[in-house]
Parts: sequence; structure tokens; C-alpha cells
Amino acid sequence: MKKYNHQKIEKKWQKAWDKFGIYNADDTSKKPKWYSLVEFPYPSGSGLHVGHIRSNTAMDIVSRKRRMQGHNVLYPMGWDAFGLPTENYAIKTGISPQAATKKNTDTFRKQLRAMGFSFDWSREIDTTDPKYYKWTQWMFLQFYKHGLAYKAKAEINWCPKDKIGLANEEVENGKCERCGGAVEKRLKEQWMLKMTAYAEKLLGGLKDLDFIPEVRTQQENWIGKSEGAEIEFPVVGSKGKIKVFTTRIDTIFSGTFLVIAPEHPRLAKALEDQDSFLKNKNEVKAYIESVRNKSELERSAEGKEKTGVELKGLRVINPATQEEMPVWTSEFVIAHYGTGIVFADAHDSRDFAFAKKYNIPLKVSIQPTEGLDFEKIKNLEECYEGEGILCNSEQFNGMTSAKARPKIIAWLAEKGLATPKTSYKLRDWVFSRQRYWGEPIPLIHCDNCAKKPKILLIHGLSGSNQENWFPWFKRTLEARGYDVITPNLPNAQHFILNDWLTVLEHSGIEAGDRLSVVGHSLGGPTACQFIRTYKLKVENLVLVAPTGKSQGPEQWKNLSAKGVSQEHLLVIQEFNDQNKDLAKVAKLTKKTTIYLSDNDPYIPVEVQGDYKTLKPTVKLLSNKGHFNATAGITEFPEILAEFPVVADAGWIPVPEKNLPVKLPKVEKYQPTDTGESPLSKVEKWVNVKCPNCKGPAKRETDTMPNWAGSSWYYLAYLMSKKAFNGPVSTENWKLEIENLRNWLPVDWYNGGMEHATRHLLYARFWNQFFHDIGEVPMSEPFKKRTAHGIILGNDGTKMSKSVGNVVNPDELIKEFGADALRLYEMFIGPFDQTVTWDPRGILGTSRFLEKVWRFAQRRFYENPDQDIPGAWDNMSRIVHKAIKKVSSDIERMSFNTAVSSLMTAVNEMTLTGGSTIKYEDWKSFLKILAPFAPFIAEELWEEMGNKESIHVTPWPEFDPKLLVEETFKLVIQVNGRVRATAEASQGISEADAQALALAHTDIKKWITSEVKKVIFVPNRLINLIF
RNA sequence: GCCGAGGUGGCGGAAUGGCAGACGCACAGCACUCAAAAUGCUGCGAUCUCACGGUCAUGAGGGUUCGACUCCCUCCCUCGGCACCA
Repeated sequence: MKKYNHQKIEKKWQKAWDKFGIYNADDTSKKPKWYSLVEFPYPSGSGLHVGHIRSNTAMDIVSRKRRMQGHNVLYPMGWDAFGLPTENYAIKTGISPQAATKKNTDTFRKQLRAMGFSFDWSREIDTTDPKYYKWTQWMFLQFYKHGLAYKAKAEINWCPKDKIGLANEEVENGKCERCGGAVEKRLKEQWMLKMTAYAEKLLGGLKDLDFIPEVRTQQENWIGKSEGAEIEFPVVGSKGKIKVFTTRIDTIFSGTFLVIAPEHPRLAKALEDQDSFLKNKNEVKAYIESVRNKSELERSAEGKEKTGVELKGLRVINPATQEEMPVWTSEFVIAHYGTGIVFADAHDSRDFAFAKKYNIPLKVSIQPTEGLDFEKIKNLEECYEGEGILCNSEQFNGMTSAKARPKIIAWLAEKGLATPKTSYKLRDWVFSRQRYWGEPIPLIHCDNCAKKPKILLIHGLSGSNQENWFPWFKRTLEARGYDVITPNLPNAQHFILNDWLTVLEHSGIEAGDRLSVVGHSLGGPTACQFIRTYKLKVENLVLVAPTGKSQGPEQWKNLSAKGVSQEHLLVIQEFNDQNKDLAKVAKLTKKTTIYLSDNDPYIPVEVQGDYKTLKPTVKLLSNKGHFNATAGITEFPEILAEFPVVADAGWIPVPEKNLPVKLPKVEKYQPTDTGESPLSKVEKWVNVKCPNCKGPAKRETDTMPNWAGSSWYYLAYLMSKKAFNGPVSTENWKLEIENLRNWLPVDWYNGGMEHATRHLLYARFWNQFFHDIGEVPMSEPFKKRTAHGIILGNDGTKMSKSVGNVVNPDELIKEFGADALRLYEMFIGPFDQTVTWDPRGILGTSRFLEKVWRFAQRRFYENPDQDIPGAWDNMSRIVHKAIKKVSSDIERMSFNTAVSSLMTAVNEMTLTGGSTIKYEDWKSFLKILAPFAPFIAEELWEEMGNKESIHVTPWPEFDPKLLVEETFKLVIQVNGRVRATAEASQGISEADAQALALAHTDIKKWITSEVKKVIFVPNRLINLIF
């Protein structure tokens, strides 16, 4: 009889499984796919801990079961390796984050392998690998190119003592984690992702997802949708209006003052303004200053009295009551929610307290429906915040709050003073970090390109800037951010080239401008001549129906008929050789496009061929004539394609072919005391050529947040090796979409509750965006989301290095084996609940495995024959009961009871039948044990002579017939209390059961009268009522 | 303050409205042993009783029900999240 040597067995099977790659997912399989996902760990220096193992084991069990159920299973693993601890370690020790990460991931990988998780290691990823983050950078650029990434001033946590910006994780209760000093808010230009644009989608998408309710509600609360109205308060003595958001428009008649957030930009503007209405500027300024100097903690402290000052000189009118109201500023109003201004009344406790403090008049307009003392509310002794019946509200009196709200909105909307409006708590994602250890943001800032681009529009013969599509053109492109110059050229009827050039020369164009030129008709060749004469650099030259020498004599006759003198015609002809000029001009311009129409009276189709042989792009539009008003052209939308919206001027994306922007080596990892990333000190890296104008430019030195790489890692697992090894490009991404389509969505994603809001929302946002731009096939990435409870240390507190209560799995694996540890992790308590690590607990599961081992040895060494004649049917029942329970328990994440039923089965087997178990039954038992304890199951399976791995054999089905026992224990109750039990046969009738019960010796003494009533639950109990 | 989860032996915990405490840890007794470890068996909520058996027990108090850990109401406590969101 062999002894159970877990060390030997585990090493043996780790090697064998690797060798045969039995856990590698197959991209081309015809089997149904199954994608299990656990949050990939941050590879910290302290190694894997028992908390990681809990989630990994659970999903490993699910994955193994699915594999045995015939699915093509993908269960991948990787490293979320960018992050502060590694960076702080680098600051302290000087060891590069790259080197530390390598070491840490090696440790983690080794530990995870030792646990026997069925990961597909061929798909391992690392967010800090340039091969990975080149795609993260590409993705950021997609956000940027679609207008969802923008730079704006946002608050960062600033530690004035350490002189560095802090991540949210580094702030504890408003204090710096490092030095314990108070943290300030500072404004800094930061990259933001416009997540608010997806608020509604993120909320709506939740509806069809199988997320546990806790996660779902946390996401809903985080998005924080509330529906209400925006009301306008006219300013007294001015045309201005102040907009206010409210969800309680039913209280509008009690609104007696407005309150504006101290940080509100409109307030700042009013203070700067020389002739502003404000009469107490200094007082307001001082107040805003005092608020800014308060820490977040002081400001929001519960029960803290709110402070504020009145904005003297500013009064508004309540649109419902027509009464004048004062306007105040106070710290309790949040600048970024709603409009940053609220109307205040007696039905909000904060407003109420504030008004009392500063003696602002109050009015009551809501009467509680029951219970409360309305007298006190009416006398303004108490604040009533709830809903109720409206009073003091004119025609709305007597209505309930709910009824009145839409009516009041409609009433005010009619006067143009209110619109229904939805607000969200969700804010845009601050995407910049002023740190080293993150993905560089792949943008380059170019001062030259930051200049407002100019467009020079040159009209043609007999034309003016008031004609054709020119006014429309100017208006539209100005709205797109361009400076459009449309000079009126002299003697339009009698063209003199030099006169025209002189006017153009003085039209406001300067050397170094970002210039585009649009020329219409004769303006086309004039443009070419102008560019050539002054050697102008032009970004985009657009010629609309340009006239030229190539035209035939007939056309020249036409011009002549229009009054152009022969002399001038010769001049035109002379410079007007498109073939010659354009060839030269093209050298000075980046891009040239010619628009032609098939029915242009001046440029007939016969001569258009000449243009088409030229280098510029020719766009042929049908039926546009000469592109002038005579042809009915007053708007020319096609041309807009040439001039895209000017966004975030000066930020030029790094071209795809230059990705990744790799992190350079730095001397010091310490953030700078100006609040910038240490990257800003690497001049060689920072200073680059502008990809756009080739002039001097600087790289963005902010890096991406930790959340970036983890927002798409579930997609990365699906991508081919080629995608990571090859160049990054939109075309290459598209090649991967098929793989995404095969595997998405993730069927089951388990992770911690701490990621229920941020990570999970970021990833969903990311995915929805890429779905919208056609780069990801599904809108929602995760079909099912569950969460595990955390494991507390022995002492009931969170495991942490400093407390010293972290449990190291290495020693446990060595002493008890990975199988015992896996079982204990599952057995320790309900999977979704917080549990406390009990160092003795693993003894139980370890003993259980020893017991399984001994049972197997007895059965197959003492009785080596394939099957034992007369083996107990009871044994089959025990096994099939366990198959049923284990199968369903895994699906409902009740892993602790699954383990317990495995234990029960073994206990019952040893008790009932010794080792007389059928061969098939024992196989089935090993199979249901296999997902939990894969090593021992595999070993015992092999010992039975099986050649194929147990982990790829079919999952056993239970036979319901075997589960039915002939007799059962009938519970006998008298007046609802259990008084006895009796053995009864299955399917016993109510009458027989009653007879059995009444005859029972223990029941007789409870019989006091005739049976009044009988409750009979078949095959379970009978309850006699006397 | 709001939202969510939870409260059951000495401990971790189990229980489609139907025998509360499965399974495990700890503890005690017995067997094996010269002895110990390991293993196996037995016991293990409180209380009354020599005993058969009874009574009380699932945070507290009420309710619904033949019957409640489970459903409803009120309250207390613990944990997690959000936190001046108008």
C-alpha cells in the first residue's frame, strides 16, 4: 500500500499537464466555447497570498467542470503590473520597475502553477510589456480621435509637504499615506475620458447582465441617475438668467434663495470683471479663498456648520412666485453636479440650517401627509424634507408632490423657464497620472500646430466674397475652429493679376501660419500663383472648378465675351498652365485636391482629363455646374471633408507606425516637485519632431492610470501572437476581431467587490466605446459577474505585511499539498462572504484527502479485480447523491457545501461498505473530486489504469433512479411540534401515514381528542392537530 | 445620513416554510500501542430528569402560519460601499 506523497504527485502532474497542454484553449474548436475570467493580479513583491487563491480556485473548479462537460474552455492569466508599489519600491531602492516586475511575475507564475490552476499559459499577458501597452496606447488614440479624450483642469490630490501629487489610493481620510499631512486639492491640466457620454448606456446595459445584485446596485449608484428639471431664474435688472437643476421642482414655491458653488467658473469670472454687478467683491474673494484652504475633510465633516456669503448686488426672480431672491455662495454646493447652482428652500435640511444661520427668509410649500406635526413645520421650527401635499403653491395646491412635479415643469416650460433634465453623478475619467510607472500617453504637443489654422478663400472672375457658397463656407468653418480669410479682390470684372496678388499679400497671412487655401474658378490659378510667388507652405490646397490654359479656344471666347480684355486673357494664359504650375505648387503643399463637375460650362468634360493626370486628388461631383450660385450652389457640404473640426489644438497623436511610445530609462523615479512626472526630466525623450509639421515639439509626460491596462485585458487574452509581435495599426486590430467574436462575452467573471464600481465600469465603458466604433463585436464584455469575500487574517483584521498576518501559501503547499489548500480555500466558508483564516482548518481537508487515498488503496490493492461481485447498491447511491449535489453546488457557487458533500460521501462509503465499491462508481467519484483536487484525482485515476487525463473525461451524470430510497423517515408532528419519527415506505398515502402516526408509542400520550386536522407533506412529514 | 450584505454551539459554518446545528476545527472518552504520533470508534447548544423524555434556544420584540433560521413589521449590532449629488 502506497503512501500519499503530495509533493511527488503534484510535481509529476504539473509537468505532464504542461507537456500535453491539456488546458490550452483552441481558437478553432467546434465545441461550445466557455470563457472563465478572474481578475489578473498585481504582482506585488510579497507574492501570492491566500486571497488570490480563493477566487482562482473557484473559477478553476468551474472551468474544469465545463471542460469535462465538453466545452472549449479558456481560463487565462496575466499581470496587471503597472502601479504604485513597484514605483515606490523603485524610488526607495533604485531598482527599476521593469526588473522588479520581472522578478515578481516570475514568483507569481511559479506559485500559481504550483496550485494546479488550469490556466492557458500560452496566452499570458503583462500590461507593462511594450507589446501589450502599444495596444493600450492605440486604444487611447481611438478615444482621442473620436473626441472622447480631452485635456481639462481637474483636481489632483496634492501633498504640500512631500510636494507630490497623490493617487486616490494614497489618500487616507484626507491625509497623505506617506507623511500623514493634510492633502490639498490642486487644479492641474489632465487628460480626461468622456465617460459621462456613456452614462446612460452603462446604466441601460446592466439590465440584461447576470451580475450579482450588490454589484449591479453599486454600479447604478455610482452612475447616479436622477431625473428632474432645469429651471431658469431671471436676473433682476439684466437680460441674464441663472440655470439651476432640481429633482424637487414641487418645492419651487418655497424657493427663497439661490446658492452657487464657490468654485463655480461664473463666480470667478464675475470677480475678475471690472464692471461686474458684485458689490462685495472682496468679501466674496476672501470667502472663496478660505474655502479653498480648507481640506476636503473639514469641508464635508458631518454636522459641520455651513458657511457662506451673500453675493450683494445680484438678485434673481423665482419664476413661480415672481418674488425677488438673494443669491449666496456656500461650500455645501458642489460645482460639478447639475449646474453648480441650487435653489434653496425650507424643505431641505441643509438649506434650512443655512437660512436659519444667516437669517434668510423661508417659506413652507409642502405639507406632510401623515404623522408629523405640521404646526412646527409651518412655524419653521422643523424642516420637513419628505414629499407631501403642496400648499402656498397657487394652482398646484392640494396636489401630491409626485403629481405636481410634471405639471409644474410643463407650466414653467410654457414660459420658456424650465426643461426636463437628467443628471448623473458619474464624472469623466481623469486619465492622467504624473508618475513614471504607467503607459506613456501617445500624444505630442506642437506649439506651431496649436495655432489656429487659417483658410484663405479666393473667389473668381466677376465674383465676390458675398456670393455662392462663400458666406456659408466662412460661417461653417469658423464654427469648426478655423480663421477664414475672404478678401474681396479689386476689379473683379477686369482681372489684373498683380493687383490681386497685392491684395492677397496684405490679407493677413503671415509666415509660419498654418495655412490652407481654397480657390474657386479663376481663384484657383490665382491661388497657385500666389503660393508660388511667395513660397507659402500650405497644408491643404483646394481648387474648386479651377480654370486653366488647358481649356479650349471656345472657353476663352466666352471669357472674352464677358469683358475680359485680350491683354488680360494673355496674362491668365501665361501663368495659368495648371500642368506646369501645379507640379511646382504641389512641392509647397502637403495636399492638393481639385473639385470638378461633369456639367461645368467653363471646364467641359473633354478638358478635365488633363487635370486627372496631375498629382492632386480629383473629386468629380455630378451636376454642380461651375460650383457657383448660377448653378444653385449656395452650400457645398462635400468640401467639409477637407477641413475637420479643430480639436485640442496642438496635440498631435503619435502616428500608429511609431507605437509603442516606450517608457524611457530615468535616473530618478521620484515625482517632481512641480507635480510633473519624472519623465519630464528626460529631455531626449520629451523633445521630438512634430509628426504634423516636423517642427520642434514635446511629448506628453503624463502616464495612464492603473485602470487603463486592465480595461481591456480580457480582450488581450483573445488576441493572436501576431497582434503582439507585429506592428500596431487599425488594420491589424481588425484582423483580431474574429477571435473576439469567437470568444466574447466572458461567460463568468469573478473578482473582488472592491472592483465592482471602478474597474468594472471602466472596462464596460471601454468595451462599449470600441463596440460603437466597430472594433469590438459585443457591447457588453461580461455576461456574468460574481464576487468573492475577502479572507481576513487569523486575528480578524485585513491581511497586511505590516500587521504580519499574511498567510504564505508556499509553506502550506509544501506541508499539506496544493490539493488540500484548494479544498480548504473552498471549505473555509461561503464563497461570497468575508471569512477568517484558521490555520488549523486545513487539517480537515488534508485528513480528508488522506482518507480518500487510503480508501483507494484498500479498494485497488486489496481487491485489484475490476469489479466486485455483489458490490453494494448503497455505494452507488452515495456516489450519485454526491454527483447531484456537487454538480449543482458548483453552479450556485456553494463550494463549501460541495466539499462537505464530498466528505460526507467518503465517510458514508467507508462506514457502509468498506471498500466494496463498483469500479464505475469510484471513477465517478474521482471525477467529481477532480475539479477540487486535480492532482490526487489524476494520480488515483492513473493508478486505475486509465491512460487519458481525468480532466478531459466527461463529467458524470447522476441517475435519479438510484437516488430513490425505498423507505424514509416520516416526521410525525403533533400540533406543529415534532414528537416522533417512523420508518415509512416511499409514496405512503396520507391515510396510511396517519394510521402509522396514531399507532406510534411516543404519539399516544399526545392524543387528547379526535384529530381535528391533518397536514401531510408526502414523503416527508405528517402533522396532527388536536 | 443613504445603499447593500450579514447576525445560528467553544470556533468556521449547514438547512426549496417541514427533525436547527450537515461537514469541519477544537475538546473529551475508548480502541490500537511498551509509549507517543497517526488512525479508527463514541460523545459534544443550554437546562430539568436516575431514566423514558420534557422545556428553552438561530441578535431583540411583535406578526403571518398547522409549522418560521427562512416570510412581514419595528428596533439593535457588525461588515462593505457611497457620502453635502439639490
